[in-house]
Amino acid sequence: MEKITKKPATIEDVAKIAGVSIATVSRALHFPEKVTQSTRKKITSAIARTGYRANPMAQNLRMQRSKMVMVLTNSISDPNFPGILTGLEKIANQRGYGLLIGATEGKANLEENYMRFLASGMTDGLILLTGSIPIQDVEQDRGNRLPPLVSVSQPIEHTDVSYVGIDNINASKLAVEYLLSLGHKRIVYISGPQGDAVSELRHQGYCAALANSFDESYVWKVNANGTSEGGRSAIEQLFIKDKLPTAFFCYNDDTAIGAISALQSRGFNVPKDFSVIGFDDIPFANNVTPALTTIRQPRRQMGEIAMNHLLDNLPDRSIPIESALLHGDLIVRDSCTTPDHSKFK
Amino acid sequence: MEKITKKPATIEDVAKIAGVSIATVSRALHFPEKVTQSTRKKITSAIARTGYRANPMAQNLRMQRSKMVMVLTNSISDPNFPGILTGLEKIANQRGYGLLIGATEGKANLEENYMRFLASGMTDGLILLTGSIPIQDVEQDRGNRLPPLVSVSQPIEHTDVSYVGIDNINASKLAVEYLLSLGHKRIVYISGPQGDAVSELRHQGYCAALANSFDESYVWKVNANGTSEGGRSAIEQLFIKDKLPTAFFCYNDDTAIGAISALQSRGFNVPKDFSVIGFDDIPFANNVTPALTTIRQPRRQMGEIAMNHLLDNLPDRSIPIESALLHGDLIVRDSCTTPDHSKFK
DNA sequence: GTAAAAAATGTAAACGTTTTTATTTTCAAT
DNA sequence: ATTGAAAATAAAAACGTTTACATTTTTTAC
Repeated sequence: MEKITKKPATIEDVAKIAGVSIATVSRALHFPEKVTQSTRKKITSAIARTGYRANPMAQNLRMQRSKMVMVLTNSISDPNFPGILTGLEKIANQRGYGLLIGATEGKANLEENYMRFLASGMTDGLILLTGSIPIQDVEQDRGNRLPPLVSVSQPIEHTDVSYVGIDNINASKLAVEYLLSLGHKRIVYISGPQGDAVSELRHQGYCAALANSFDESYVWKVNANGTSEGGRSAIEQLFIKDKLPTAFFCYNDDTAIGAISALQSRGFNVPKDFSVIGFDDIPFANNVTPALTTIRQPRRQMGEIAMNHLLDNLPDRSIPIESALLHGDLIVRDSCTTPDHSKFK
Repeated sequence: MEKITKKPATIEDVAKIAGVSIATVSRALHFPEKVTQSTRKKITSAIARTGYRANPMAQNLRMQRSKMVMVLTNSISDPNFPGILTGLEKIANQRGYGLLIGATEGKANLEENYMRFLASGMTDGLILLTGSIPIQDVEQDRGNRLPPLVSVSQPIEHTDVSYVGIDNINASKLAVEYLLSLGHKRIVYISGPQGDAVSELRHQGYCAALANSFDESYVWKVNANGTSEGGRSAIEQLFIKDKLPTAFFCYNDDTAIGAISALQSRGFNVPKDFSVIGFDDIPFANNVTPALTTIRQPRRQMGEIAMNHLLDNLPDRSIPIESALLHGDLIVRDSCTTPDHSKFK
């Protein structure tokens, strides 16, 4: 009631009320042990009286940092994004950092826009979900470079950057071995987009699992693009062939769901007629009919590890290259079962 | 190659090279017309030579702003969140603002954490997706209040805040009228969480549509909680009754998908035996079997409108109260059809 | 009680801008 | 040429901190 729309109190106001210098106030805040108990008391009460809060912009300018981390993704709507972001956010918040999110949508002009942000020192660090380092503006090379960064989920070409993700090869092997253990021999891999590094790894895992199997002749990859539509049309392509598989290992859950939908509209039953296994364990995998058997990515955990790694090393402004390869768990639901060999010979 | 890890150039470096004062450099940048062509040329070339970028922290301190907007949500994993965030992000980026995201997870301590951020002036504005204004720290009331804010998606109790969302009543009416037009008479509303304002509005729309209908005796609401699990158990509750409905209008798509799943596991066919309509048109609605008929929320657009409204009015530090009620479109897919009156009498 | 050492506090310089105010330059009109 | 106004530039203050350095106060040891 006293004064309306009073300006926020500054450290100087506090100092004046407490009868000390601003340096002492600052010290009392940052190194309480360096200040006499009695003055400390005066200061805390002055702070309480004024409702003082340090102005972060002034702190940032003085300390040459921003307490801000940028998270760059291709698309906010990627089904894996919310989970990872949740983990990132939790740690950042805990440690007093803000999260600046950016979506490139694969567009170069947007990417460049974010580059400007980054180069301008508006962010202390960078979490990359795009799988590639943003274009380095050529005439920018003088001095202001990218902040320390950690890549998550999407492995990155550059070898000199820390990476947190899942062990795609072994996780895929796990999936395919599960199908083999159910008795499947003819297993098709429905891929992700051409050239996608993750899809390539998952294909490697698929091949590795099959290499241990009896008959190699059924290693068979059909190309899709990582969407449910892609999964659907992959099935259509396949049904031109005469010798059908009994199971499908899909690049991701979206693809798997599309594949299941296509099989169903052809009158087949999943898993009775065909087994389908996905990858990711997106939130909807459990709500689809049949509930999707898949490999779970620990998205939250990935986010947490990545953010901790980044923040741990921010003070040095250089991230020790250190990759965390988490393992994916097989989540058994209802979309896979033993093949019915009698049906298709 | 000249100097390794040179410090970023400051405005002073530029001024020195151009042979002018820093004030002139600043002016050349912000009001080019106030500066002679010849000096302007010297300055631009000096900027090019040094690779100068204005230091945003210094600007922020001087201009008493942060160019940062906080987005507060209950959960990042809410299926509506990514769409809205995409719209928010697009506009913010266009207009040179950063997005600071925060998730309260309904926890008071987290909320308070974000409050500190907000009160400290670290953000110029606030986008609220939580449906309630964060707790006002009592002893904080002196001066540093919440920044200008706009509420999105979740209507807010306080009447004095701008709101951008869908017209839930009319959109629900649209959904129920569609069911009526197919010939359904017995339509159940499966609600969201108790006390949820949006669920209440959707219920009102449901009642309004039915009020125009012949027979009011079938207005029937069964409580759930907005999750697919809730939808499932709502169906279980219902089947205790003897007089079954022919159609379900669900609080949201999650609920609808749960309901469909429960009906299917009881051996029923959707839509042959029961029609189910959802709300939201979440990304998965189209990938479910049967593809879900639902009401589409223009999430992206909501985000864009909200952010534009906020940013338009940031300079004045006060948002004119102005609500945008968008309308939801009926998306007809495969989960509704004419009722088979012969089956259940 | 005093000198030296240690602890506590104060002073002032940065951090990199924008902007108000003061000064210089330009230019038209006499 | 000289004046006065207008235009362009410069000087300096301010934004709110942290921290190196200088100073004062307290403590310790004799």
